[in-house]
Amino acid sequence: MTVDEQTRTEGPRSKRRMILDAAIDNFGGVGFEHTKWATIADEVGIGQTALYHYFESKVHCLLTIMSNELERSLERTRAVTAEVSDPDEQIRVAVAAAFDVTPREALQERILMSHQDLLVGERSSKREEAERERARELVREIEHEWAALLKAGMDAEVFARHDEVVLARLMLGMINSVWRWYRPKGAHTLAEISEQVVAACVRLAH
Amino acid sequence: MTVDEQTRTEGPRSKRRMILDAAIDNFGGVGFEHTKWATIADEVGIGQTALYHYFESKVHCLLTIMSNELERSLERTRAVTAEVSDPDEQIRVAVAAAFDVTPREALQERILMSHQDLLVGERSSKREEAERERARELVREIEHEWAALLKAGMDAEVFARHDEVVLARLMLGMINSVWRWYRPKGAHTLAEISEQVVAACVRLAH
DNA sequence: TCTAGAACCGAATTCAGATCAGGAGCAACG
DNA sequence: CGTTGCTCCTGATCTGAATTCGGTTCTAGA
Repeated sequence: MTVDEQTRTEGPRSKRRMILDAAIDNFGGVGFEHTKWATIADEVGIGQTALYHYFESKVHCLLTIMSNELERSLERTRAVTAEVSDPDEQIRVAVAAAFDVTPREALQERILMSHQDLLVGERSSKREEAERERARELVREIEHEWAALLKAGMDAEVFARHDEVVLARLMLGMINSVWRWYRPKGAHTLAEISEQVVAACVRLAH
Repeated sequence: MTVDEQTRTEGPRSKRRMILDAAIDNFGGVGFEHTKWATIADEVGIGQTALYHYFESKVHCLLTIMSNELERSLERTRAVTAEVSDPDEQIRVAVAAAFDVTPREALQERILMSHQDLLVGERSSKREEAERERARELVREIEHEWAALLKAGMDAEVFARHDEVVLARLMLGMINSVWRWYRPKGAHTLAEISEQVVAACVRLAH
């Protein structure tokens, strides 16, 4: 659906993808407010005004990056959990998948983490608001997906009884909090972190 | 030290506290970028320029709110954990204390959550940078405090062996993630949430 | 070839945050 | 008492980055 939509709305000369990539690198690297919109234009090799052909505003671009990543992450979770049926194993593969990302996807996760507050308040412009609602809906679906995994495990009496909605949020909160401090050059590799978070989530579920 | 410093540097006519309170309500309510610096001035009843007598910039005010809350939170954690010695009980009271906050402190926690990315990059101006470093140092101390609690529990063979530093971060990530979705009028009260997070943290430690 | 729409641009505008150049009130001190 | 030195405050002005305006160029398809 997404690929179709992108292919459909993007002409062959489109620099949309280049803009998004440059924006991800900049927003994720030096931060959103610290990134000048003009810099993105320079990096892509177009005038600043041309950016408005693709995005309604700097924030609209950010929201697009965020909902794209949410969508990717949701799809991936669904894909890997569908492959296994044991509740414990489902949690394991879901968490592992959350950390099995490219460097750029890691940046997108960090951006997502740093700007979730944007998803709270209404946006005045049409396209921004549409993108915001898409993102919110995806967040809801992700929470629902995880809650369902937990619920299934509880019903199968593999997991202990808990409020699955709150537990899902806590688990996701823990998983995502990693993007706040993880750095590619840091003391811990993603693989190491992943392993520990997988174990932690399994403990949480029981 | 802080109280002394504030009392020392604040004259009787000072509107510093009023500004901070107005800023917390606005930043926490409608968001930092959505809040006009001029609005704060209006609410306090002074001209926009007068704000610069107290804070070097809007961001400096935000950083001050953040490090204030970090400091309060750290002190509180230290105070309540010092009262008990059983590792399980220490985790329990520490988590409970994290959710035992006034409505305004809850807003400060939300602000803290939404702008931790500010603590990453260097700030150009002196006072901003000083405040940023104070905040970073407090974050480090908080992580260290929790890691120490976990380590003590592991050494006492109450908790299972894990990397206490990573586990502390994950636990704090989970606890703090609540401020992202908790709302006073929401489906869950803070007391209910607290109870569930306490239980979750105990499970994590074992 | 003609044309709709995608892609683009330089100049001008906007607006919130920040600066400038002071002024008023108050306490302390000689 | 006057003056010195703070804290606290202000109106006018500036700045810089996002955005708008009013177009032009390019290209796929009829």
